[in-house]
Amino acid sequence: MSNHDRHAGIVAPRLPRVNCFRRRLLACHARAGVKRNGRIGRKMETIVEEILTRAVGELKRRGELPGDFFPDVIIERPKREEFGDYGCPLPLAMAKAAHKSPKDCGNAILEVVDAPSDLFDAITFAPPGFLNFKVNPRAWFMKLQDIAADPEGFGGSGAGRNQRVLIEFVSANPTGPLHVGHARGAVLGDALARIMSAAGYDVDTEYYINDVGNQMATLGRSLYARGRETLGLGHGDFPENGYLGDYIRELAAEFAHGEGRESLEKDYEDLGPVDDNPAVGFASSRLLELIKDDLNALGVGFNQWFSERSLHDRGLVPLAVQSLLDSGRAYKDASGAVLFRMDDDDEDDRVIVRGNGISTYFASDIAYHHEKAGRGYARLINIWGSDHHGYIPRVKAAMAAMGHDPDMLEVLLVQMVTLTRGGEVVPMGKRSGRFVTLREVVDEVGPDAVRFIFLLRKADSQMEFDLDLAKSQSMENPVYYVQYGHARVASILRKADAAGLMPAPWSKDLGDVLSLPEERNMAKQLTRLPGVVASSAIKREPHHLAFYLMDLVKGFHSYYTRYAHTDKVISDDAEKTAARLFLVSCVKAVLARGLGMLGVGAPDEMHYGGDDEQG
RNA sequence: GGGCGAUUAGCUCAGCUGGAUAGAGCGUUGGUCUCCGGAACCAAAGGCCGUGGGUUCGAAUCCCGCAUCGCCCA
Repeated sequence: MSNHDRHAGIVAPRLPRVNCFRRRLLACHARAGVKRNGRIGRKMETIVEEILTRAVGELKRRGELPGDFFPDVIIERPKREEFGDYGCPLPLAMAKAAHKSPKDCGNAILEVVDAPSDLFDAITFAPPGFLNFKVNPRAWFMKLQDIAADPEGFGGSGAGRNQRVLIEFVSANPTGPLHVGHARGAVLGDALARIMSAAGYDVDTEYYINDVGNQMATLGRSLYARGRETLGLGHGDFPENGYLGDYIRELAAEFAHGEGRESLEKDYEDLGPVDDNPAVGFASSRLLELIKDDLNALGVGFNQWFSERSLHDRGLVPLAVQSLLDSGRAYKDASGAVLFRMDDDDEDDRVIVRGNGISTYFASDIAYHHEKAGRGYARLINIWGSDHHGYIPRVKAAMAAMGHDPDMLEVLLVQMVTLTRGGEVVPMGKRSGRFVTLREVVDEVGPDAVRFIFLLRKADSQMEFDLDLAKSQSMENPVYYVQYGHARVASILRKADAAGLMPAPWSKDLGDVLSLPEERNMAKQLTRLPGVVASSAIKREPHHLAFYLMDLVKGFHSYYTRYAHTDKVISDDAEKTAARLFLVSCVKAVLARGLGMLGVGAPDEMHYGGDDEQG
């Protein structure tokens, strides 16, 4: 399976026919300068902002406000429903400048404010100093036209302005299987790629393979030693820091009974240099395959795999070192080692080439980041485990030294996952060989659940992952709640279809037919998707999307149950039935879109059963 | 010793470019099924937002100290 497939549903429709609405929307954003504030895609907010900005201008013209007063017009969604749909603490912000109480400020704005009455039902002042906007419910239904026009592309936006971005993640050394910690980074990177693609970034994903150096040598020796044990050729060859896991034994057995037999009968020293050593080559390529399989099981793919060795083969590492020496950013010390000069007093200079002439991983990283920057990306996003955070200043300094803007490199840190089983912490350690693999977790819990659990949390926060809880109480797993909503709508649509009923096409009068508060609320929620996606992309925080989906589906479940006896979607009222079928099909489309951006499946049917049916 | 991050309901976590009565899920308690899929819904209980100061009209949010935990570096 090609690694390009993953983006197929996202990248392909990246340039859909731009409809009139979107063009206006973009123009609107450009005018309001919302790119700066990260509010792209939220048209209503923009309108409110403009209305208030105009009102401030009018007050200045009348001399009620000083001309040099430029407040931040912050539009927020009030926590309490009765306050309306949008709120702004502008009166609080301008009270001082106007030498008036917030209440008088609010009233002054209300006097001059000019808002289209087809969009807003009411604008009111509320203490201590808020202006609240109540949107005409019909306006939400108007906006559902976007979903109807492009159900599979809805949620996208131009927020990313086609900026080329490279997201590099996982990049685990091919010295063993991936563990749960890698899973978190993998899920984050993959979801971020999907979300940013939808939000109008031009995204590539890349896995950097550390296939050079000491770790490779140790890996080869470990395999060699285990292989000889398998063949009864000898013991005691196992390297001091060798890889202890059972996977090495399994690989070694395979090697010993296959292509490796002859090699194992030789002395290790006769197998050749690390770069050309059959034991190293076998182990690393098999482990890389294993890693790809595991990622695949989690639904994670990359469209680029970048080998560290290829940097060396192309001579890019010595080239980078020389360039740093030439520019004076690196120097040779007495032992002949080359050190990278850190300007920061708190940071020691770092060795990039040892006295024996062998370059360090840092040298490779310098060359690698230089190479990446040279590929024309506007942003390089790296996802690292938080234990590497101390590495950030070094790499940024190296970027700057190589002539790049260090700010083009964004490092997202993923906190460690503490794995527990029945409340007990599972000890982890790669070298010790005792760790729970990514594969194990995926097999136990399922890829959708693993992904959603990770994506419900901000990446940079420590989290606990209880395996027993995740699998044995999978009924309580939030992912099923969202998926169930999708399946539920699918079921309604199936039933309707069997009865020959079709969803209504979009029309501007839907808001007149659908007047239940839950229906209006759903329509409102549905229109939020593009804004949520854009803001998740800009903040690089997919969890906002996961929370949004939980919110949306909750509204649907609530609606469904509340009216199960009185106002069902499918009823004798043909007009309402058609309109409601349209509305729930929009719910389905948005759920599918949102889940798709998280890399989580949106099934039309749920598979009942599992662990919970026993007994 | 230096640095980074964290500390919010019983548990797991949102909220943090300062704003209205601090939210969700799970768990707990009590309700709702002749239902388009009950993996659902409704309601209730549950908080000194670690702690002490500061900034101001206003602080979970910003600043400083302290405590505890995790990680990195020496």
